[in-house]
Amino acid sequence: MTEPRWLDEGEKAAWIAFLSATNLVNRRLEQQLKDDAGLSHTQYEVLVQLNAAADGALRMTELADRLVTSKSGLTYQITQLERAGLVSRRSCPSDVRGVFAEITDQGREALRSAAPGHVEAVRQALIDVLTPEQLGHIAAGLGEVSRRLRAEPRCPSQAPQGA
Amino acid sequence: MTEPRWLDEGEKAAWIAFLSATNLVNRRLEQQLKDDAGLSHTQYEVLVQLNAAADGALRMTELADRLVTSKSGLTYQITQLERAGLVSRRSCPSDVRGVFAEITDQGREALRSAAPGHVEAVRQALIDVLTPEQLGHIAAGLGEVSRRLRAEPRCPSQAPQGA
DNA sequence: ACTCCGTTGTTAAAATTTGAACCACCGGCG
DNA sequence: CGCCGGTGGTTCAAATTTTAACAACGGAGT
Repeated sequence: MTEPRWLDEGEKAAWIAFLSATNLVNRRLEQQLKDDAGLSHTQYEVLVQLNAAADGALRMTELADRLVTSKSGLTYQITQLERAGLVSRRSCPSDVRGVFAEITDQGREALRSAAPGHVEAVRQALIDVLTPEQLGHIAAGLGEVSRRLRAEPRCPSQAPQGA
Repeated sequence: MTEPRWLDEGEKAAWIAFLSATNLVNRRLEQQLKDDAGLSHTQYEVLVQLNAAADGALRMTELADRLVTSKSGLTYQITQLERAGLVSRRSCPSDVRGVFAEITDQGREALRSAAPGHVEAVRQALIDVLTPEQLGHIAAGLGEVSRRLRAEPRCPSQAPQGA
């Protein structure tokens, strides 16, 4: 066990900025959505995904993957949204176990109504703070980060042994 | 009420990458710390902050601000850490209401023992995925985002009227 | 058709977070 | 001194997330 590779100054700065910014942005958006639309950020994202989906519906597992949330967590949130009339459950014809979450007209309406305020908040918190170049760098960098983490569920060291 | 300024393709890509990456990274680190050190990410950060502080101690409110967490949330976590013997509470001499959270020797030891695995995970999830240039761009961009959000608790539109 | 393993979604219980309500106290002012 | 608005932490209940079972099912191999 050799000495770990600690972060140098630049790396530490990036890490701290990342931690701090993500927490602050999340907190801000959560607040804005709750105050202005009565939705949690998770719930909002559910509506976004369903609204964009082909039939306004997605399988539970697929949806959970997209939202980066646990299946049980999704079950809970879908139940809440269903109770609010924004989403409904439908069983899958080809697989008895399967369940589709489907956005309702009321759900689409809620989304339409919440979207402008949300987008504005996203701009204020993140987008409009950065230059287009910075935005591009972040999209590229964090896009790569996402891609890798999605590909590799958990591996101690998958790096190909050099040479 | 004019038509909201929706996100263009590039902005949307950046936003999605941001959302996705932050969720995935957080999830990964949470898991790693829990598995390898029995700490939540929040608890780990508490130890980091206290360890770095002058006397190994910080006021509750100061700590809550640094961690971007609520005061009641911190009260809970400090209680947990205290129960585990990693932190202790000490009252403030100059202000009867005040409470210091102070890291114990055992806490420092726990941190020392958890740090290498954590740093390695941070590298795998974020740092080593990016080039030094990308890291620099992210540090600059997200640093600015943090700075602004910390400065402006909540303002509909604080932008100075042009001219 | 039957067995076995992996999947799908839900459930239950525990852990954590949130938000409001609270108490006690600080500090400035009359 | 005594009052007042604001601060620092905690407490409580409600909401949400996590984790580990669970029950039922799909699908491939035999």
